[in-house]
Amino acid sequence: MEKAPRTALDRNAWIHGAIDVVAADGMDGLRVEVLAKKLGVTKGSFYWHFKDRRDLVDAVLDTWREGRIRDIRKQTAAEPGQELAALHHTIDVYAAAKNRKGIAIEAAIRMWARQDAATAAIVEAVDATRLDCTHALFLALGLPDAEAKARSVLLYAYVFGFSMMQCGQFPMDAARTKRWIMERITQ
Amino acid sequence: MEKAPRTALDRNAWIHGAIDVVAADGMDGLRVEVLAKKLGVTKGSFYWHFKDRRDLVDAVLDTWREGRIRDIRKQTAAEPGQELAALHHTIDVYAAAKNRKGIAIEAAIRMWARQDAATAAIVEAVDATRLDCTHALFLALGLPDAEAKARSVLLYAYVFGFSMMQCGQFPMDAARTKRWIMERITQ
DNA sequence: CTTTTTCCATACGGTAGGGTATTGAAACGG
DNA sequence: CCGTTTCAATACCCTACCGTATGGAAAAAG
Repeated sequence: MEKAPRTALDRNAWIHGAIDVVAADGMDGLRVEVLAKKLGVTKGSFYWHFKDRRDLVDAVLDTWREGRIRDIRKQTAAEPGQELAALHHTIDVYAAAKNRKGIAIEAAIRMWARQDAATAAIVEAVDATRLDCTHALFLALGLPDAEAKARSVLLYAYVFGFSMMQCGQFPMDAARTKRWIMERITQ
Repeated sequence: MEKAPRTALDRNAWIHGAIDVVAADGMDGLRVEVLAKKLGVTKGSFYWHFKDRRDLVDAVLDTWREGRIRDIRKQTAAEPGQELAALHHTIDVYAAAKNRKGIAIEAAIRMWARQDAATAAIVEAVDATRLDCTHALFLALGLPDAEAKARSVLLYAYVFGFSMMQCGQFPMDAARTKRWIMERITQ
């Protein structure tokens, strides 16, 4: 698909195409010949822009890390006095069933991180940043450090775990349950 | 490895070997020739016990489902009056960093479920059973149905999400934080 | 001791895909 | 107009696997 209008591809086009593939098929499903076909070219093009497959994988990971860190910073930005609202907003955004693709990428990369040390380091960096961001919000609400930390872990584990079990949406009174949980985490 | 003492393999030996591979390399890493070598035989043996690779995958999934359902039933079994202790025990066991292999398998299967409908159904069944089990415990503690449900979801999402971000153990006052979270979920 | 069944090895054909080498064609710079 | 640079197509080689076909050994059955 894509029917690229034969405008020269650049590294970025390949990376974004690759991210789509990773979201759909996991890191193991990322094949240069397949991706090339998806972009309407042959792998002759690929090996001009990238040294090898690993080069593309690394580029995908870097792009993901920067995007995720930028995103959590944006979502947790709060005017003074708006910290609680920011926390609610963050939970809403990250525990949402809407961002299917983002969740799929997250799962795929985390899976891949189990086999690849470099990727594990990247995931760890993203985790640390996310925990930092919510931790700061809880601190701003006046909580002691240990509790702010614990709530951050709970928040993060919850939204992440919740997003992971969204295969077939188990039956639940979504709105009410979610609200109850959110209160439980933030108050 | 394994240095099998040339006693005839059966279907089960293959399945358990396969589960080890899935834990280490994911479902995509499960290759019949590779697994055969690991078991000290050739694929000639494999195709006697299994129709094809998919047959093995299905067997792995069935084995996993039954094991997980049996396990959650066992962990959440409680004498009357011991329901709270059972909940604590369940959180302890499932949010433990010890069971690395079990967590890896869980992640791999959930990842695979994103691409395979039959697997998605199995994961869904396991999720439903797990939620049921903790839900029953919360009910036994006298909580209203909606809250028992919400707490189950929070508990499950937490332990699952927590286990997923155990790549590089982020720095946290583990014992205290875990205790705080556990109280938050169960009381 | 033979026959049959059970389990596995070997050999083979086929596909997918990684990576390289070479050619070719626009675009661009002079 | 010509050379150079940029990007992509083609043609190869090579490895990893899947699945099949067939043969062979050992054990069980008779």
